[in-house]
Amino acid sequence: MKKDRNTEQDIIEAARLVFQEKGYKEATMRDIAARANINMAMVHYYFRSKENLFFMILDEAFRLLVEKIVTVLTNEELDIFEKIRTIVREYITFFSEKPYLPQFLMGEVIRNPEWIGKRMLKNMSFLTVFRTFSDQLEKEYERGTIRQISALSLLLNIISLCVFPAIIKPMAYQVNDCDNSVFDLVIEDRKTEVADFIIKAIKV
Amino acid sequence: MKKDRNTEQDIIEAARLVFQEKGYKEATMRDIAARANINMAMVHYYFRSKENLFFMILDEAFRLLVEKIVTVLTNEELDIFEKIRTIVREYITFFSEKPYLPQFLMGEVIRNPEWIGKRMLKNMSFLTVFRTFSDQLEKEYERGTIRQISALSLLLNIISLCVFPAIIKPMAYQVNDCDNSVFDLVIEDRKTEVADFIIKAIKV
DNA sequence: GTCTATAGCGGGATAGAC
DNA sequence: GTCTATCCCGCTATAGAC
Repeated sequence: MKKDRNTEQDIIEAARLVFQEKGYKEATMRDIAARANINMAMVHYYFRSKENLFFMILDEAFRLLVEKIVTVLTNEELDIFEKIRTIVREYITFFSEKPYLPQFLMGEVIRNPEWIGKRMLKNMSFLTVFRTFSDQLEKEYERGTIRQISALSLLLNIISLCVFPAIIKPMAYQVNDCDNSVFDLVIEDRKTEVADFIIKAIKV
Repeated sequence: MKKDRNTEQDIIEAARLVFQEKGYKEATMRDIAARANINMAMVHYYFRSKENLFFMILDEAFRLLVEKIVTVLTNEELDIFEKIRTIVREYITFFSEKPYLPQFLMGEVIRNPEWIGKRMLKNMSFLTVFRTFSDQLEKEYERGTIRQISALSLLLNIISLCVFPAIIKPMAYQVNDCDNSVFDLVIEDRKTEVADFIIKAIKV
């Protein structure tokens, strides 16, 4: 019975909650310590600074998000349309299950766009993944199944349609302050509807 | 030669710059005062608190943003397709001209979604505007020109496709850290391309 | 209206006992 | 490893002279 709990893990979980809820600047070490049922000095003992702890949480969240789309985009067994359907379904489901995540990542990264370059795109080879997608799109165009569209623009469209509604969900709740179920139902439908929307837009 | 400059206006302009660049929490009254070539006490003399000054800037930005779409959506001379083209063109152009604005608004409002309800949707009658759009969509469907789609979902799509790319623009710059012109060109094309994309997706 | 000076607080970080 | 106590800084806000 040496340990019925792991302090380090407790801190990480508390930090995740606090940072995701309040963002870097609004979160405090006192707050994190309290939520881990521990004192502030311990947090500094395990992680030297607030920044260290924060980037641990941020990197984790970012990796979780990017891995999903990279896995799908590099899967050679899927054609363009299956890729679109899979990405849309998985992301919208993902954001419904982890509603804090898109707000958290966006909120932080909006004010520090350099983080994307400086910390998070290291060994992620995004350009290779993009090239694969771009080539596949080109082939599909030559086969005459889709109309011409820039790969970057299409990717922007896909991501926009999945991510943006998830980000503004808490604000949408404020508009009809009673009937949130309407918005939730729309989001549920979008898991397949958005893919149909995109595919209809790019097919010849 | 009583006054060759208006202190109050100087403060507002400085506040706009500082708040839009750093966000509420990271911005400081010292910073704002310095940028207005004035001392901190004066800022408190004209606007009682940091919060007051901030909401002046935030409300202004929000109004600027919402007025645009409301004007178009309630214009009875435009059919659905013209409305979509107009909104897309105007917003993407608008964000190109004021690149700070979408990041600023999103960044603040992500962490305080209640502001939308508590402060910014007052006397904006968003529900009426939405109803108008929804009715028009219904009529178009009955005429057989478009396929069936929820008005909320379509509006989400339009806004997502305009706003999200503008928000992530600074991050996109980080990905190819040299060649920003590629992204800018894509955005330029999107002023018409996004509307085509949407219209193709909803037409029967 | 405009300034300087400072009150008062809340934050991150650390020293040092146990 | 864990705690309490404290340092020190930067922030908002205000008091009070001019």
